[in-house]
Amino acid sequence: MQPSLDLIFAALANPTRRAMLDRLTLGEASVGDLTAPFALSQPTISSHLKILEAAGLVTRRQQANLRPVRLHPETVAAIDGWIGPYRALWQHRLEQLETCASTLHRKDTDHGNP
Amino acid sequence: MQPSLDLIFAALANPTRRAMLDRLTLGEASVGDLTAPFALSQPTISSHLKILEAAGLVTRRQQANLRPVRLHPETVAAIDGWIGPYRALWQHRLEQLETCASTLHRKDTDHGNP
DNA sequence: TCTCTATATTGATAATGATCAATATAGAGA
DNA sequence: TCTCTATATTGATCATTATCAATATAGAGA
Repeated sequence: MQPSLDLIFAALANPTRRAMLDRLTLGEASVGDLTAPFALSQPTISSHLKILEAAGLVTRRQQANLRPVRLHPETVAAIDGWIGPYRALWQHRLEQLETCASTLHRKDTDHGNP
Repeated sequence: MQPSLDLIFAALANPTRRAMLDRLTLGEASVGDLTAPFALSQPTISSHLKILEAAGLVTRRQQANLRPVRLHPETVAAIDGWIGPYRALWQHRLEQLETCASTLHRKDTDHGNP
């Protein structure tokens, strides 16, 4: 079952967490790997990971001492679903802009043809 | 200029605000219209509107006593942009699933042909 | 100008979030 | 079993959020 949009959007509202997800697009990473790039303590990163995991955005496994983290991109697909009805609206406006632009262009290039 | 993803995602993390946006897909609405469906006070809705406006998700105009609110769907397009790199990842997995399913199907239907 | 209606602002409260230092746990290997 | 390394948990602090009741503001019309 998919976590709620509440949890997903709240998780994504934090720039540290989005940067962590960016890093994970390169592949699995340990908690240490994820801590290194930030001026934040390890417990802080662990707490961000807990939030990302609760949102279903990452999964964790156990490998010796490590708890490698990997992206769970299917959850991002839930956002794509939510966006659906809005996409139609903004694309409609883009079409209007294009129509307007091409109309202007025609006015510019048609030099008084009947 | 586009508001930050921080503000956009934080605004979307609240179910009341998402419901308000849903309502606005039907068209412009006054603050009163937006208050009616919820068991929340008018000041609370005004405060949610301020957050949606700061995130660039809605715009407001003045019309007599009213402050009609309308959707600004172009901002949602910013999320679509953020999603980009993740979309490739989940679609890749969907393809793998399809390949797997069709392989299983072939095994099911090929009854010992050489 | 006075009043009505719609909306915004203020001030308070209770809940949540980000962060840290300190400490606990758990697996691997000596 | 002892120790090392990696990660988690705890407890505290400070900032932010959601919410309300009460009050302020601003436009329209009598």
